[in-house]
Amino acid sequence: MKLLDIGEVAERSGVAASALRYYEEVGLITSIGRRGLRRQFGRETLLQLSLITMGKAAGFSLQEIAGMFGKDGQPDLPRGQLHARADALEAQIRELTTLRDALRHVADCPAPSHLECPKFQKLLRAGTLTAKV
Amino acid sequence: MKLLDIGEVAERSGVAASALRYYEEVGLITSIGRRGLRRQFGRETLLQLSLITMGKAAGFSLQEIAGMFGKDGQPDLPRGQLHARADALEAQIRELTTLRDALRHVADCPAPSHLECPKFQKLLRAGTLTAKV
DNA sequence: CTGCAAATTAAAGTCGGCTTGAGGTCAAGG
DNA sequence: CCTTGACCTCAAGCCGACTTTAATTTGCAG
Repeated sequence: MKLLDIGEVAERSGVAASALRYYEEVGLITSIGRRGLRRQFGRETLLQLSLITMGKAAGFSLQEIAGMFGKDGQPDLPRGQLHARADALEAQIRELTTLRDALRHVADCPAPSHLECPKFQKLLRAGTLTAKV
Repeated sequence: MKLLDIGEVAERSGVAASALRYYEEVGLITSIGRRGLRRQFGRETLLQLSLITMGKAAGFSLQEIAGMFGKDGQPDLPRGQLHARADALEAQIRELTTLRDALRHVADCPAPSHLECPKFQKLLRAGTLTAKV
């Protein structure tokens, strides 16, 4: 298996080298060895980084991500919790969908204040509205 | 229109009073007046807060959110940019969907390392994979 | 009128997640 | 052999988004 050094990982993953060192420090990824001083990573690291990047985008902390996918690809969490997270994610996806529609609405609707536009309100109510409005 | 004071807004929106003051400070929301010292908010603030909360969940900064919905419900951004954001959001929704499926996979698949499981890899590739793996 | 809960301010503190800087080390090409 | 550029470490710094603290001020119930 060909090893990659940090610069290559950085370039291919889009994650800064300093961030990669930080991830290793906090136990999110592992380097396989060194060539001189230089860290060497396996290709699976790229896959892990995709997961990490997505996890971050979903608002999970690095710790939470570590729990979900472990540094070797094994979750540290029980099934139930993982499913719970997946469900939470699904709820969030619905919210983002609402937000996307809201955004399209404000882009297109010529009404002066969207907050008063019935269509807009209906849209928001259709999503999982966070507050008791 | 009945006004709400900050405690009520906090309770109904789930946003801490200190955060509400902060939002006002950075121009994300506006209080309509004061009763003595106390800020009074209109009901539309609750709607705005839903939007803000969703925006945050989507990973937008407060500044970006301000640009998308303005404090009075008018966007500060041109249509094009709003649509661009909506599209970005859609891409993100797809990523989160992938993540959700990945999470369900690790919860259920008994394989020792998911990173090597073909199903898992296929899953990741199906989503908009961030890195060139 | 009194007392108290709920609000106010400004300034400082916190936390996660990096980034930056200074000073050092190495391996490969010329 | 020497240089160069990519990496190294450790410590400190930074940013966004709040929270906390401390010292007031106020509205309202009794």
